[in-house]
Amino acid sequence: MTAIRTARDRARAELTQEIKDEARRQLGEVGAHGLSLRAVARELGMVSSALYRYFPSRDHLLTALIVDAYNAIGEAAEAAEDNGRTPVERWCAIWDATRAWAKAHPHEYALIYGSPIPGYQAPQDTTAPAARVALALVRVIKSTELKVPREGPRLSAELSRQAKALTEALEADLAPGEVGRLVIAWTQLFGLISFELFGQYVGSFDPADEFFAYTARQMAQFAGMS
Amino acid sequence: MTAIRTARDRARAELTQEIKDEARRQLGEVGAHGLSLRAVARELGMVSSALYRYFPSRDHLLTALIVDAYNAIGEAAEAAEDNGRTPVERWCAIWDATRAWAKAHPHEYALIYGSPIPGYQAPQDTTAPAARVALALVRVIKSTELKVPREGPRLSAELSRQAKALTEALEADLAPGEVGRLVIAWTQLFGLISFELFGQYVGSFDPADEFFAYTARQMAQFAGMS
DNA sequence: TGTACATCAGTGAACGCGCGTTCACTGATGTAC
DNA sequence: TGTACATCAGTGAACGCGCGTTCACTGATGTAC
Repeated sequence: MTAIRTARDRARAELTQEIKDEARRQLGEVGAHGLSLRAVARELGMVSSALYRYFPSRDHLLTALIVDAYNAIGEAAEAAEDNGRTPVERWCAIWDATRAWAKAHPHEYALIYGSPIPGYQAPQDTTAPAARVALALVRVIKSTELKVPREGPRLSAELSRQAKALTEALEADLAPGEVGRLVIAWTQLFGLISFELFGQYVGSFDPADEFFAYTARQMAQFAGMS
Repeated sequence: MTAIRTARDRARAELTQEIKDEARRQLGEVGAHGLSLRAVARELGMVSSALYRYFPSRDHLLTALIVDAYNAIGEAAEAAEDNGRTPVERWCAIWDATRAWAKAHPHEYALIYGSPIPGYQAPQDTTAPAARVALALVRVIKSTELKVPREGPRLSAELSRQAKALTEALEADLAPGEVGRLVIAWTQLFGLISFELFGQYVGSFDPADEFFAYTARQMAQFAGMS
């Protein structure tokens, strides 16, 4: 964040925000592929070429929206990670908050966890914000003593290597098996949200509120908590 | 399937297939939203209006592709369900076959398991083909005695009700908890494939081959097998 | 088997629309002296 | 503090493109008698 000094800077920051807000709004109606610079400009009462003072191309605007979305869902998860007395409660609070954000912003969710946009290549800036929900789960895991499962598949040498590298990257100090189960739980969280939002539970666990709460607890146990 | 009798019928069936094949091919380049009737027609050497003899609109063509994709991934899973001596082996064979199909047809996979296409409403015809992979998993589950987990979250009354309804719909004769864990495993399968195809494992378990095999076994155990 | 008629496939032009991006420009805001 | 110059925001026209869908039509294929 650079300091905002002049009126011009202030106006620029404000309009940049307004462009993103309007683009986000339209995302909900037409999806990522249908997002149009001209429509955004039109809605803001500008001429479409003016947007190029703020974003050098449509893809840059999309990238900004993606980074914002990762940060927003990450912040939602982080805001919940102290809600609860026990680790399992905090774990479930993160799950709930993540799902609540996704349900409140389904198109932004689809932008980051849905199918990739053809022809669009996400730049590196997205990887750090993308890890925030996972890191919140890691912090809860670290705050408790994990149970060793009685049985379970062995990790191959290569998988152990990947797990150790990931532990170091997360600064988590977890055993390979613990990392493996954590990534399964993390995958489950978003797999479940995606299935719910994208309509795969129609005809089975729909509405999915109770199934979600049940799964959050199952996965807490699976990850070694409680 | 209606019997094909005349040369006209035959030509019609063939061209319908060619249109779908070409549309599928283009799907891989431009994604579902970018799929264009004009481009398909152009590639087939026809005039775009001629396609309307075969599909009354772009959405109808998309629906045909969606149904085909569900059936194709379902067939892949079904073809694998006898591969293996033990139930766990057969379970893992289904997982592998499902993932293999997805990796071989990433854009068709995204069409059915990715973000919904804005403005497109899937008709009911898709629900039966969409259940085929799940049903293959159910058949393996039914072929074995399931272990009762030592502990685990209780199912609420509403969740039990949903689970019982689902058991009946699947003609599966499973206890509510068994259904709950099965749906978690089913969600995990597609959550994992989506994460892998959509690039969420970049920086962690990428490549995901070994992690996938590990997860398949973990989920077999989680579902009550072995 | 032959003919008259109905069905269907495919054409080509048109309607009405939207898109991303570039470019030369005007006029306002900021900065250095 | 005042002025000259540089920077920047926003305009409006244009380029070159693509899209889904409709419609009146020609000519080939199929069917009923």
